[in-house]
Amino acid sequence: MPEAAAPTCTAAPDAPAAVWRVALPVPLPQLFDYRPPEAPGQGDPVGCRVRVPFGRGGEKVGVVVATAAPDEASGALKTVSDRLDGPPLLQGELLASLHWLARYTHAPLGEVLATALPGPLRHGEPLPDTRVWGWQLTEAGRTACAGMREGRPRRLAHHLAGGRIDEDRLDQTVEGWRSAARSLSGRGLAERVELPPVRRAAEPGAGPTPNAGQQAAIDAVLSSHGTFQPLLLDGVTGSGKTEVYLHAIADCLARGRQALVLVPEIGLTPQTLGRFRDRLGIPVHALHSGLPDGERARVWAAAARGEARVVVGTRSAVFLPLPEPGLIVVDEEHDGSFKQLDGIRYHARDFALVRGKALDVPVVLGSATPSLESLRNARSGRYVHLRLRERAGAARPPRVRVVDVRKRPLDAGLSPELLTAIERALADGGQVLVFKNRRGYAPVLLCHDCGWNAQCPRCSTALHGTPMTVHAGGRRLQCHHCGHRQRVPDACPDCGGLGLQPQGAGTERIEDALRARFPDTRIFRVDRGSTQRRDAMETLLAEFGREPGILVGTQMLAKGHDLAGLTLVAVVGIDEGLFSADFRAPEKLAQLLIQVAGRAGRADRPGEVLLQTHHPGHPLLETLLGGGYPAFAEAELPQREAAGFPPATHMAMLRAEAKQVEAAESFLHLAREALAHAAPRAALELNGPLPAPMPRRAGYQRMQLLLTAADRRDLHAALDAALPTLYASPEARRVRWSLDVDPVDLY
DNA sequence: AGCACGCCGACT
DNA sequence: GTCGGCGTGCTC
Repeated sequence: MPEAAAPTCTAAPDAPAAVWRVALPVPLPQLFDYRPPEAPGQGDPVGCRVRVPFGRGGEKVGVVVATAAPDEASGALKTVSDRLDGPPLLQGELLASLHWLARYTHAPLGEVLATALPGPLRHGEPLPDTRVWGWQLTEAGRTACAGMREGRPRRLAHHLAGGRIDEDRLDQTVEGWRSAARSLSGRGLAERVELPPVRRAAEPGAGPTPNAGQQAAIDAVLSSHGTFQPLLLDGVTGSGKTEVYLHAIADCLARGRQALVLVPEIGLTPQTLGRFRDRLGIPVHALHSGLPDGERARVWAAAARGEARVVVGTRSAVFLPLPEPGLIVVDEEHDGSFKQLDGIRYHARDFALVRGKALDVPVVLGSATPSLESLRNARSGRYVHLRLRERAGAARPPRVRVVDVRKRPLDAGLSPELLTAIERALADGGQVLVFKNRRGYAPVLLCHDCGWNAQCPRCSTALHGTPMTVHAGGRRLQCHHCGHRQRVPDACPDCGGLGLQPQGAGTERIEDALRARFPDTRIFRVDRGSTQRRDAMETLLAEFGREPGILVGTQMLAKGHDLAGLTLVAVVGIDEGLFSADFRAPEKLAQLLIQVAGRAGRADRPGEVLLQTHHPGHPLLETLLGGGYPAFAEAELPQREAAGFPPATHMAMLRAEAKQVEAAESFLHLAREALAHAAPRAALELNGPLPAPMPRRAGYQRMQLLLTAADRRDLHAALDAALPTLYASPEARRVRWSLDVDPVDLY
């Protein structure tokens, strides 16, 4: 990974600079020069947000990234309307790392900076107040406490009887406390008080004693404090990686430093946060996409002020300022949700490493199924490779069995053997997870008379179809790509026949079949359709509890969440993944299978995993079953190298879409020319322009050009040289285009 | 990306 | 006679 370099700053030390160079959130590869405002404010403006006139009558908020002498500026300059920050909002390491990110993604700096800031700050609002408030009983409240009427105010009063409690804590412990507090304070029984920020643990909770492997890992992390050191914590499910994080974070706190923990999108559950809070004995700030804008800005400000000592957050938390950095953890580092798929296409794990390097702190990458990228770095010695081989506590690994379903009768894709196993598990008082990575009722609607199948009118062309998925128990068709919905026709639109049949099975259809087969069993379905609401998943899993029952779900269930009652995990429909065109498909499938299998079993009895497949002899399955994920990785890495795929090579994807294919195509042709011209002979392989895997989507024609280079520097040099041509070209105006460095999805 | 200017169709 | 289609040009 290239070095993070300091931003270019040409400020004259004495004379106030005549020009401020501003990065604005516009898709243009340049800075904009302005004259300083009437009131230029105190100190260097670099890193401060400014409000500037832009275009005709418009205003924008940008960030000053350099100052310059007037002769370096171009044309007549407008004047900054307002300086919005006294001390710079972005500075030091964070600003320098964001400069690096702009160069690495070849994105305009202004857009990168805008992506790094929470909405309110991006739009120019002041850094919010981060004072911590709590509630305490008044003298009168303490006296009245005992004799209060039953109800919420009384419950709150009793909580507060032990001393004042911060609002964050009340959110977690006392339901409806806000109205209760209003009621109490109205009667003069309780009052709101400001609390001093907590920098050190009051009373850290005790955890289990680390086993030998965990202790070795903890020691390795602790001994790298104060230096940049990536550590790959490679530990099987249940081996207690979180314990290692907790010890490392506790040590980091004890040294008076901040810790940042990145988790996948679905990994930030209340249980996870609760565990961190209980064990660390200090407020833990959470940052995720579900948080209101104001709250995200508050967490950002708390981190910037050094008040937030531990932050657990998803992808965008990698942009938090860390004035007193001590440790960065990336949990489930292989998870796809660390990569942003639109706008600035950054990878939070990779950027965390860049920041760790610039901050001189260790970066712990944890996973039971590490990405091949990270494994390769561990092998080459760039990362310290820490292995946790044993399951912590008494937990035992699950038994895995492959069920060959060739020529077996299937009911909604479920074989008799599988149904029998489910029946047995339920009879034993166990819980069952049926995993199918496809939501909806059925993936395809087929006419048995003429072969017609339902395709999306907005995404399909004559040459390339996109099947519509059958939903709502077989009554509705839906396109998973553009969201288009329509009713299932009564008769085939082509032949008029009545032979329309749903083909294949999604979670909905499996649920129906299981209900018919096990009418007296509780059956819950968990997928994006059934858990749209924010905490629907929590509620549903809480209701599932520990009683016998069946969960039917997609990969949302592969990790996170407490499912300790599962005794049987049945995996159906993995065969598509065995033969995908995507070079990453085997890795994703292996990770998914290991993660799902890891859900089975609990301390008192080992779980069972059934893999139902038409290809019991497939090398991926045999390797995985024989030697687990390490064996898979061992076999897969050389294949990637031989085929010239990442991590052995480096890729970038240039995508373009337009109403007319020709526009997208001619833009990418131009790009190909420019790139070929810029790169040394044979240093860059160009594939395309080719139709995108989903060539028509929501009325747009999509094309792509894939760039592959053995040496990352060649890739970047070619892009640096070619992009100005692209920005300046009239072709670019006629398409929507984007560049994705290190793309995850090629197909 | 926004936003304006600028020339050609179906509406009061 | 106008409202409005999106082509193209610019943003310090």
